[in-house]
Amino acid sequence: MRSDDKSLVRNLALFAEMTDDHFEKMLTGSFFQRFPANIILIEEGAPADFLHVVVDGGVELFASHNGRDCTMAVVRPVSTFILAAVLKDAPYLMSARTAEASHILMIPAENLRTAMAGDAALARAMVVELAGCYRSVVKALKNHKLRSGVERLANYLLRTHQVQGANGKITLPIEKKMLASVLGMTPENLSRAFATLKPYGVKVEGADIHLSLIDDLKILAKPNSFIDDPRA
Amino acid sequence: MRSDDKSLVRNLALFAEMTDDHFEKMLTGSFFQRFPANIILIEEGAPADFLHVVVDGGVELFASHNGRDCTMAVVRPVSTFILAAVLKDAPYLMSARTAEASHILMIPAENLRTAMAGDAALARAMVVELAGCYRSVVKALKNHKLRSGVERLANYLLRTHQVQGANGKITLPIEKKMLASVLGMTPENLSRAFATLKPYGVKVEGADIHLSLIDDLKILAKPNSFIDDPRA
DNA sequence: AATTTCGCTTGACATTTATCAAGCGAGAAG
DNA sequence: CTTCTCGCTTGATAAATGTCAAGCGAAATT
Repeated sequence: MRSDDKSLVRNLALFAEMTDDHFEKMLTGSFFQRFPANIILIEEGAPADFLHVVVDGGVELFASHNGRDCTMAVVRPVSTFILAAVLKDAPYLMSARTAEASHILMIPAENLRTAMAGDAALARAMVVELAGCYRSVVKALKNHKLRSGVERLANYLLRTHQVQGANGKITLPIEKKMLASVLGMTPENLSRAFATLKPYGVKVEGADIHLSLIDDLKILAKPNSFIDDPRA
Repeated sequence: MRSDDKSLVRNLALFAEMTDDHFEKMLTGSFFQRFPANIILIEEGAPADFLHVVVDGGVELFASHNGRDCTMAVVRPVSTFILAAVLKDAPYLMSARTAEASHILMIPAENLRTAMAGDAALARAMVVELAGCYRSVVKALKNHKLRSGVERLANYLLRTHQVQGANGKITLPIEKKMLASVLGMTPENLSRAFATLKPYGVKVEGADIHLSLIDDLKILAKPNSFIDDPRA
């Protein structure tokens, strides 16, 4: 693991305040590995052996049941995933696969639990991290229970627009197929949802999307900071 | 606050391992109060001032947006709610109202944060508690994204059947109106979903429900421990 | 006791979403 | 270069879900 990769991890809010000693011990027995796209990293139901950290690339968390499956979240660098399963020593509730070629750091679950027991700053950081994870899933659940598919798409576009500089155009960071799954609809319906948004200034050209009537789109989308703002 | 009520709270996994001293200090400035049914305890978006503990009764957590609202969870004694907002010192993401007459303990957020900073056992217990909260919301989200309304009802009935002794009959612990909201459907659709389950041995008599063909119901419901088992 | 309220149910209808089938076109593989 | 695969789109149709309206009956109110 290169030292600048290591410092990326070290600077995560989760690990920033722990002692160097605990940090180094925690990394003992960890793996830092490169995976190609579409590799299954974690299978739902398996025991939680490692905390994973996406250092580079992107990872899709998804869940399957009865022949269906759906994307639960897309994890971008630099952040951890499946922390809760590791801490409870419980089976993973979601599967994970690389959405693109990715660098993943895998920290043995036991190391993390040991570090937490000995390092109070780490324990406090975990509380904050988990509280944040909890709140983001609550927002996702609200998004689903309180909005239609078209509304979810409209808000996704507005959020992405903010992230990408709010200059009237965005580039979808994931394939439309996966976006459909994130938004909880079929790819066919996503196409139709884009068509529905045409009168609101949404012009689709492959992965590039132009938003010419932001105000109109907002009237339809009704963005709500307690659903859409990741910091709230 | 009566001493047996206090010991109920003291024995919560969240507080069981902290020192008596920290526990007592944390309770200073707390309120223990009885509320009638249908009282709003918390409004979505308000700053998180208190950690709430349901000692007796029942509390509905719900979210509202654009004229709709939906039940996010029903909290039963003895447990806490909105821990994450308190710890992050962030606005509540959900509102809360008493579903019935309830005894609620309210602990000032600041007290909790102070206690956590000074008591490592409490911090560790919080990590576990929050991880559990996170996992239960993930399960709820999977339930919604991967199942139809009828399937959600069937699994709710099976889960409740287990909880209530698995003897072929159950009594709904909440009104059908609220159950519909929990399951993410309208009351009209809940009625129809019950009708759909008739051939699977589901007989409705007010709040009393008889389940005569559990195996058939399971074939339809396809229960999955990573969605339905609260301990998994 | 009479009245009102409200939860619940049912029917008719509209809307949303999924499914099946077909076809286009860019990029990968041979 | 050709073929194939696969993501994406569109149309037709079916299924699921929501909305509106009406009515029943139990519980609460007067």
